[in-house]
Order: sequence, then structure tokens, then C-alpha cells
Amino acid sequence: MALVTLKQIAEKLGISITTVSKALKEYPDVSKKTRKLVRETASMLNYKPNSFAVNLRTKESKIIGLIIPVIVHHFFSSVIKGIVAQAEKKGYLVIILQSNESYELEKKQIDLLLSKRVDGILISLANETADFKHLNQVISQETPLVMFDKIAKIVKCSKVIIDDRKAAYKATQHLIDIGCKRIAHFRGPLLPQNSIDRFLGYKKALIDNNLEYDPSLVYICECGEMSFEEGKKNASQLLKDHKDIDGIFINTDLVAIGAMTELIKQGVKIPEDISVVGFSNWFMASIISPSLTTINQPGLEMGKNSFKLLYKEIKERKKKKTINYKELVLETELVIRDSTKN
Amino acid sequence: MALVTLKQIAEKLGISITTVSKALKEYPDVSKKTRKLVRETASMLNYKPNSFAVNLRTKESKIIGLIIPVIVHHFFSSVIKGIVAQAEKKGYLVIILQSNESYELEKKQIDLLLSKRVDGILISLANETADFKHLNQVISQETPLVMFDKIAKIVKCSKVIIDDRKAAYKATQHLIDIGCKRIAHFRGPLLPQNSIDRFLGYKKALIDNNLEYDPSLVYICECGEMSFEEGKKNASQLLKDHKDIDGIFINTDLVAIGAMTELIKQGVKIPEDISVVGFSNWFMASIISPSLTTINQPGLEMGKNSFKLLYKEIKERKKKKTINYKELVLETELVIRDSTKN
DNA sequence: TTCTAAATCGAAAACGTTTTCGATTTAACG
DNA sequence: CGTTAAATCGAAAACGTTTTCGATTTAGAA
Repeated sequence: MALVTLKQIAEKLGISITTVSKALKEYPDVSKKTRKLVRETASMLNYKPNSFAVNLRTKESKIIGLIIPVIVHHFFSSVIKGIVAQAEKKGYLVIILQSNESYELEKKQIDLLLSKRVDGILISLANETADFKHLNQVISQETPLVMFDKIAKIVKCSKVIIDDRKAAYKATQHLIDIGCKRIAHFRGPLLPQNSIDRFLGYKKALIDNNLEYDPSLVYICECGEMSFEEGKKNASQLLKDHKDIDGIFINTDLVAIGAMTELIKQGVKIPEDISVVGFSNWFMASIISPSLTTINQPGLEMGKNSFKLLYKEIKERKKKKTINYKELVLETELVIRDSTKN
Repeated sequence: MALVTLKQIAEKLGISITTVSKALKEYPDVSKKTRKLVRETASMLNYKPNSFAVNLRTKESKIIGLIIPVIVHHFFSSVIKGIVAQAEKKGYLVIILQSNESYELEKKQIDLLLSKRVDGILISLANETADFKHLNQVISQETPLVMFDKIAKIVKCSKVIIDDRKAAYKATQHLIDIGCKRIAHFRGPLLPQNSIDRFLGYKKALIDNNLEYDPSLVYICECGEMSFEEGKKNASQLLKDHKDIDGIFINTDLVAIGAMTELIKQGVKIPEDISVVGFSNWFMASIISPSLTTINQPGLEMGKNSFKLLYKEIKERKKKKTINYKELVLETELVIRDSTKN
């Protein structure tokens, strides 16, 4: 029952551990005959190399860490899937941690992963995170690091993102194109870069089209959680504050769906009275009614590419090459549905 | 930059490696004075024990493996969240793998996890899986194993499930209670136990209420994927086959939502003409219109409890106790919404 | 046959930790 | 001061692998 070791194979064949090890790795300095013999008895005894020993000797674990703000989330679970699939192809396993949008947890988890000596770390930042010492620590320990989606521009590492500003601009421009004149924006929390960028894209589209930018039309998510309830709350407030709104660009599909629910409940017709555009293209957006116009955010692709960049850095570091960080910007597209038909 | 080892601390203080190690673990046979000294210099030098060496020595990795059929899935991502959170509390990390409902992949992934020498494995079976040698291999290697949701009854290990039969019975009974006489069932694929059990619950409810059980009203998911499209396809076929249907119990919310979409498109009124009950209580079910009556399946709880059972077995094995497997059945509840109002 | 080169093997160190057990020092007491 | 017990320490083995480098064997050529 106890697991087989090189030593046992060696004893069984009356040869040295060294030779067994080399035979299994097809070293040219062990004869074809013994190589074959060793291979056969190894598989007969169902030998599996002891990862712990291999790790210690080779100083690598073939495991990477992934820190993500939330797991139960259409976009992020797609990212996870992309990362796990791509990693498996290259022989890497993925440890997943959820930061719960908390900076403190994120810090602890980075520490945990470093102490486990993972071969690399993938991270999408918590909304709270405004200080980056923990990330710089990763870099200074020469552990490969790649950030995706919710990134910090200042941190020197590879990144995979979308152009949030451009996408938000596209979304807002679409509202303008179909005739909206007074467009509100439900934005995300203050800190995260993508929340800021989406807001800036919205603002720029207004200005470029000679529409007034009115700060009172921008609703910030104060609770930090982009929920269905948040959308209902904001929509309700918006109807009280402004009677003349004819379009809303909303930071996240889930919030947009909450907003639409509240608007409809209060008798607003979508898209006749108010057009709504979301962001992310959750599956849900396609099946509610009215179906939601939104920006497609390629989660799977983002996951795959993030791992690829990390893998590249792992390889480069092993070869002691100088590594140059890449910033990959993935394409987004506007998916037009019933919430903005004119 | 190179990482600090016990040896370096020992040399710096002019004491032995042994003492340093023991001091950091608060052994009583090293004086309080040296203990303090060691602790201080260790934290000063930012010492982190080398996991690889610790693993090799202690023969445990503090990592568990999780194999799941799909990641992008409301129920399963909730389970993941539950497991990861609970594991973290006990100092364990979680490696996640997606079997993609494939038996071959599942086998490979079990092998991978065993060769990584994880301290335990959590698994929800692929739909395809009908042979359990790979699982019995886990057990015979004395690696703790817990199955959840999609389980195999024959395999001797702890399990966390819901009573699918009872839940399906409840769902069907509800349809009967509101007056349905001809109730169809969209079931899952042939193999998985929960697909079978939900079907049996449906059938038993009919019989107990003196309603005819008509096999032609049961639609099997042949493609093996419980998708939105599957629901549309089945609903369309159902309308062709049977004109007198007044209720449908559907294996999964996603399929139910697809079915409702198709029904509405074809002019059927829900719930006036046909009442629909889903299964799982995805978030989506609460926000579509009409909102979907469904069975709440506690994903988070299932995840937490699965880890707890695994943890229990890990502890028991370490103490060489005899382990007795548990089968935990979690409660479900019927959530009544607009798709079945009478 | 003898010498040289190539082919084949194995001893040993190393990775960094944990833990056993024996050695040494200190304290306590008669 | 001598004896004993308690307190404190460290040498060494062990976990299982990888890899260097030297040793031995074999084959080939002269």
C-alpha cells in the first residue's frame, strides 16, 4: 500500500537509485536495455514520483495561484475556466482564492501563496485595494505575476485588460446614436481603475457629442458591491431626482438588470421611455425581457491570455532572460438588444 | 534576494539548525530566551519555511483537490466558494480542475491530483462516469475522498447530497396541488444519479396522486448538456407532441428558462396555460419574467460541509483512527414564484 | 595482446526541514 | 563539595529526488 520509491525499484533490479532515476528520464548515459527494464518495472509497480521531493530538488511546484474578488460571478467564473484549462495544457495546476473585495484578505492570500512557493500568481484586484506593497513584494521575490481585469497601472508586471474607456464610450455613443439626450450613468465604486475608466468613457462620449455632462446624473456605488439591489436603489433614486432621463449606461449587467426591474415596476417603458446599456454580457442579459444591450467582455479569453503571459514569464525567468512586461488589451463589442432598440 | 533558511538563522546566531527549528515551533526544550531571540531574528530576516521541505518531511501538503464538471455554473461556483472559504479557515488551499463532464478527463485529473499528493480530494462526478476504478484507487491509496452532489452510491466514502427524489416529489406535488393534471418532465442525461432520482420523485408524486404516469411526457437530455437551448428544443417538441400539457417539472433552472422562453414565444401563457417548476434556484430564476418556481439547492452549504467531512477524514487518518463514512443529506425547499401561481 | 576511447554505472552531495536521542550544562540539595 | 535531576542544546538521520563527477566496464583499434 505504501507508495513506491526509486529506492525500491533499484533494490528490486539490483541497480543504483541514480541509474533508475536517469533511466526514467531517458538519460543517454544509461543503456537502452536497462532503460527499458526500469520503465517496465516502474509501471508494473505503479511508480509515481514523489512531488514533494521533486519540488524540493527542482525548486518548482508546477502550481500557480489565482486571487479573484468573487467566484460566484459569470465573468469571473469564465476567467477561472480559461485559466484552469490553459494551465492544465501546460502541466500546471491552479490554486484559487477569493479576496471578497477585501484588501486585508488579499494581502494574506498573497502571503499564503508565496509561502507555498507557487510558480506564479494571477490576480484581479479587490475594489478596496489602493496600496500595492504586497504586489511589489511578489515582484521583488521574483515570483512571476500577472494582473487581469482589475489592475493597478503603477505595478510593474504584465497585464491583460480590456479598454474600459473605449468600451464605455462605444456604449454611450450607441445611446446617443439612437437619440438619447439626457444620459445617466450608474458607476462602480470609487477606487477600481475600470470603474473610473468606464466613467471617463461615458463622459468623453457626451462631450464629443456636444451633450452636457451633468455630475448629478452619475450615481456612485457606495456600498462597494455591484448588486441587483444596488441597481434597484439607484433607479428609484434617479426617477425621483430627474424626470427627463432617456438613457442610462450602467457599469455592470447585474446592476442594469436590477435597474430595469425597478424602472418597469414604476411604469417606465424600456426602451421607449428610457434606453439601458449594461456592461459584461452576462448570460442573463440575453434572456431577460427586455433583453439587455451590453458590452461583451471576453472572460474566457482573458483567462487564457493571462495564463499564457504568466507561463511566458515563468519560462523566461528559468532561462534567466530579461523579461519585458506586456500589456494585452482584448477587444470588446457592443451587443445590441431590446433595451435600446429605437 | 535569495530566500532565508533555518541554516542562515542558525549561523547568524551561532546556534544549531535544530535549535532554531525547535525554537520557532515553541518546543519546551529550548529556553525562553533563545526562543525569543530566534523568533525575532527570523521575523527580521523575513523567514518563511520552505513548503517543499516541510511537505517532504511531514508528508502532507495542506492542499486538497477539487474536481467539478463545470465551473461557469451558478450552483457549482457557489460550491467552489463554500469549499475554498472553509478550507482557508483550516489552513488548506484548493486546486480546482474541471472535468467537462468527461470520464477520461476525470480519470486523468484524479491521477494528477494523486501524483501531486494532495491531502484529500473532493469530487462531483461527470455525467459520463459509470466506472469507478479511479475513485477506488484513491481510496486504496488512503487519500481521503468526499463526493458531493453527483455521487456514486457504490463507492465507499463520505458524501454530501440533497434528497433529489424528495425534492422532485415536492416540486411535482406543488404542480398537482395547484391543479395540474398532465405534467411533463424534462430530465437530465441517463447516467447521473441525481437525474435518475429527480425523475423517480416526479414519477412517484404522479402515482401517489392517482395521475397517470406517461413515459412519452418525459424528455431526456441526449446531448448530455443541460443548456438553455436544450430547454427550447424540448419545449418546442412538447408543444408538437402533446396539446394537453398543463405543467412541466424541469431538471435544471437553465433548461427551464429556455423552455419558458420558447413557450412564451409560441404564445403559451405561463402560468395560466402551463405552469413550470425548475430546479436549483439560480439567481436568474428570481429575475426573469415570469419568475421561476424552483427547488433551492444550497450550493454554499454543500461546499462547506463537503470540506468539513474531508477535513474530518484527514484528521482521523492522521490519528490512525478507524474512519466511518458519513452521508450528509442537506435540506432543500420549494421556492414558489410566478411561473406556478394559480 | 595492449592501449584508448566510449559506454555505462554509482557514490555522494544537495534541496530544507523535522525529530529522536544522546550529550552537555545548570540548578538544587544534602 | 559531590551527587542527581532538570534544563538546554546539537548531531545525525530521514524524507525522495536530481545531478555532478569520478569509476568501472566494454568495445575497438593497433
